[in-house]
Amino acid sequence: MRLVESEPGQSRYAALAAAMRSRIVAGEWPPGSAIPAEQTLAAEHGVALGTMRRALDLLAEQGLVERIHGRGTFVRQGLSGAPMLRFFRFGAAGHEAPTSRILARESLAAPAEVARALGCGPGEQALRLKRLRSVGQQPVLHEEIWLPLPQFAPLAESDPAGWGDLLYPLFAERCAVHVHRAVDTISFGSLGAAHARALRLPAGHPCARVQRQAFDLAGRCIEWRTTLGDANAFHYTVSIT
Amino acid sequence: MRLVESEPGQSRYAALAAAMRSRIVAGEWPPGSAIPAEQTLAAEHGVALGTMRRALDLLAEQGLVERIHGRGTFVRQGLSGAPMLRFFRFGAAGHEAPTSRILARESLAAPAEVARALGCGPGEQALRLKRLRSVGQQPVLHEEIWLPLPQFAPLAESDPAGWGDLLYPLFAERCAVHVHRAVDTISFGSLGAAHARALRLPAGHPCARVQRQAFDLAGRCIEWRTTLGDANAFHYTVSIT
DNA sequence: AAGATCTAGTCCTCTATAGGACTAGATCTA
DNA sequence: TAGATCTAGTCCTATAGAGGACTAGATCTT
Repeated sequence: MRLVESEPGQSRYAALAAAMRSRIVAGEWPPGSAIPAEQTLAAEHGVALGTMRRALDLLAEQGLVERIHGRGTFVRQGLSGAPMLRFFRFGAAGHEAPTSRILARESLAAPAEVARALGCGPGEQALRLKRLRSVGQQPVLHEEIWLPLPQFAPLAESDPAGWGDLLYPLFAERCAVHVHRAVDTISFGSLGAAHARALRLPAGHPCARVQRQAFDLAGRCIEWRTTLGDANAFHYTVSIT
Repeated sequence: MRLVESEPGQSRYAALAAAMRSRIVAGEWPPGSAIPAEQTLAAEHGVALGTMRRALDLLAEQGLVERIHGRGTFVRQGLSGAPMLRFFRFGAAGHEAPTSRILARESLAAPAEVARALGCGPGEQALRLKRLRSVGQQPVLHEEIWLPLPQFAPLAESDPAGWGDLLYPLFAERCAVHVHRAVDTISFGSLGAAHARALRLPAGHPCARVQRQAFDLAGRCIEWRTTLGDANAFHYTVSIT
């Protein structure tokens, strides 16, 4: 029997949820796998079934687990794509899948801004990727991606030609890093000469900039990315309630 | 006793929630007022307390009601502001409250695009407002606002000087319209001569455009608004999970 | 008059139990 | 072999009841 002590003012189900969260973050059940049945967990913690269900509902609401009727409760896989293209509309090329090409890859000491975003000490080694994403033959997005290095070492060596078009599944396979949450910040500016050339637009052309921090299950920032695209193709909808 | 019949495949609490939703939308309990106690509602519908609680939880999740421990369950007031300025950052003027000035007010036949957005027949009468929002002395946002006319008639007559800086509370007071949900679509362009002059920027200056549809409790669109502001001040963060 | 205490009304937590619904795989049947 | 049926395992729905926690206002005490 595994008793949880709840802090005063905290409900039992909240304490249970916190306990389950630590076990998941600690890796007791890897992403994609099923956790034990409600009945089992309830018995294990010595609480009523309804109380354990409440705790699991809370974790599901927070996106940590996914409940499937008749099958079980599963630790959520990382985000599949968190598609950048949802911010843009490129005319005819409608819903064609974008392709990716790695332009550059280097191991560098992280500049101050990057270190701050990644939450590591300034000057620590990091991997910098430059990447061009195209729809059909047309290059549409330019990305600069920073990854903390001890963790992403496997990507510093393997051949980028074999990486495919999506990064997050690659992170999961090669580096056992699961992207669980991301925060995108949108702003506008104009293209410098180099970026303009890559995107086949005139220098100084207005551009939309999406800066992303991505986090793993434990809440550590594991990616800092800046994406640039034609401002005229930018289009995003947000709902308020 | 007020029995609900649930369609096959629908749970009882979902049917109850739907029933309560219609009663709220029909105006049985106006926004801001309390609905009867859980016990009362459960007895009235002949279900167990837990089942009624589940239904109300669902409505709370959907933002239709708000539950306050020890006080009651309340029909949600409309959105207070849905502040446009959350999309922008105007330097020094930090968190100063913006002021509003109505530049123009006319009753017109709604053009096709506006009629489509408002969900009314094309050519129906609508009220068009032009409005300038300033932070300190600096004009920062230009807005064009369309409102469907039979409903907003009170605003066609009263003196705009007495309207104050926030529209939605005004809608509630004068027209009994409660804004419950809004959808904003962001895009990017450049300023025409007139708009540039109003914002004291050079013509052709890059601008961010936020187009909003606002909806009342019943889901009817009751506002179509286009807001323009300096693209360089645009800044917005979105979280993905 | 000011403060403490009580009280009624409300939503919230937890328990215990019974049965339904869905899934996936094994087994049976034609 | 192909299809229907059974079965074990899982999450979901619904009930009934007891007590806790919070709020607001009335009452009592000093």
